[in-house]
Amino acid sequence: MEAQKGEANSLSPEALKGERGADGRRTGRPLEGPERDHTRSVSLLEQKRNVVSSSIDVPNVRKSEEEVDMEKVTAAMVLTSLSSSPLVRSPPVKVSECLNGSWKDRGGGFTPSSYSSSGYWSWSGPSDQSNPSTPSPPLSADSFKPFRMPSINGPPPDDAIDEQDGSSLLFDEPIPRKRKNSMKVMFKCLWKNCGKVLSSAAGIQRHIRTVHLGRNCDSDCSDGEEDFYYSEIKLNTDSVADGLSSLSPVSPSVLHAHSNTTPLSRSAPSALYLIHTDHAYQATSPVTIPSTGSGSAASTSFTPSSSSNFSISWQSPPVTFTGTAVSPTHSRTQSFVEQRPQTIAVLSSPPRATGSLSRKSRGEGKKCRKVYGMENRDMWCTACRWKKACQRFTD
DNA sequence: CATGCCGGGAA
DNA sequence: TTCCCGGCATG
Repeated sequence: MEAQKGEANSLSPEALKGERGADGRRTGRPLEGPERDHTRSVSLLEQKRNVVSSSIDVPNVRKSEEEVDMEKVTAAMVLTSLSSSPLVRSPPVKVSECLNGSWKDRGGGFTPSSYSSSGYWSWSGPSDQSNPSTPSPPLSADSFKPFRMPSINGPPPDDAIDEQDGSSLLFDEPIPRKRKNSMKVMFKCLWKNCGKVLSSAAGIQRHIRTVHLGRNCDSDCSDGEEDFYYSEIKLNTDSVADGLSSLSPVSPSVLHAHSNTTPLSRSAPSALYLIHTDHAYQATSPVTIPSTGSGSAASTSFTPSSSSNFSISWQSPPVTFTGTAVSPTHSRTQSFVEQRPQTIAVLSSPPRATGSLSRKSRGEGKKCRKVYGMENRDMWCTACRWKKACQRFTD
């Protein structure tokens, strides 16, 4: 018995490998690498979206309602502001009024057609930021500047913002007026059975405060808690090339797009939903992301509030969100610090967009290979022998 | 480069 | 199913 094993060793693993390798078993592979991942994750995403959204309570009715709602709004926007600023956040009706915000065009530092060679986006929490309400946008201040207010001390009340969103654009606008993409931010109430969509943060906050939180006081008695109960939704009806770049208008979370963005499929008006969420109950919000697990992918479900740091994939380049969020709208939001919001990007209409799921990071422990070495390959667990996840030394 | 292992093909 | 490996991510 033992001897046998020893003998077996005489034909080295290499030899084995060589033999097998030589038979050229492999014929052309249909899909490789990122591509197959795309399709996979897309379907996954969609599945999850469906599942989650249906569990949101009043299944279909509500959902479709919202969708319709959303589409109406979008449509209105598109009509109203053919070339309006992507940052327009006032109600559709008013949109036309704020057309004169200049929007740096895709020249600004974007490479619409070549997506991110380094598509990593991240921001980090207030490490040395003294001001709690500053979202710390280290971002490409030049490439893409949604309506991130420059202010460092207390941004104006949302109402104000709402009224003068054009003003926030008067940064420094060297470029007279260019084509702006049609990006719209809406705010959706995530309260169960609600799902109200409003066009301003203030509005949605007020809504939540009064309707759901039962508070009567004015907007100034906000403690920022409402922030948790709505999601910010970005609709991009344009070619989306700029999609991700303008994350976080007035929401608790801050996102940064780093110059390059990924051109999404050109076909079909794509809608980009950007949703930031937090709080447990939001698990019901129609947002899911493929989380770390990959192989057994389907099993992974998004667990809110469990992590403040995750990465999701967007087309090929992985998009990494990290960090802490601070509420730009409220200077005092301690409650925030503890519960980090999670910002999630969900792609909806473009049929195929998203990237590979993030791969499980390599296990730390020793594995058969390390323990037994190549020479004793036959002592490996089968999984290791098959180049699967080790079953003997699991992490 | 070595390692871990996913995704998928072949038997 | 079982066995195997290309290829990629990660360290």
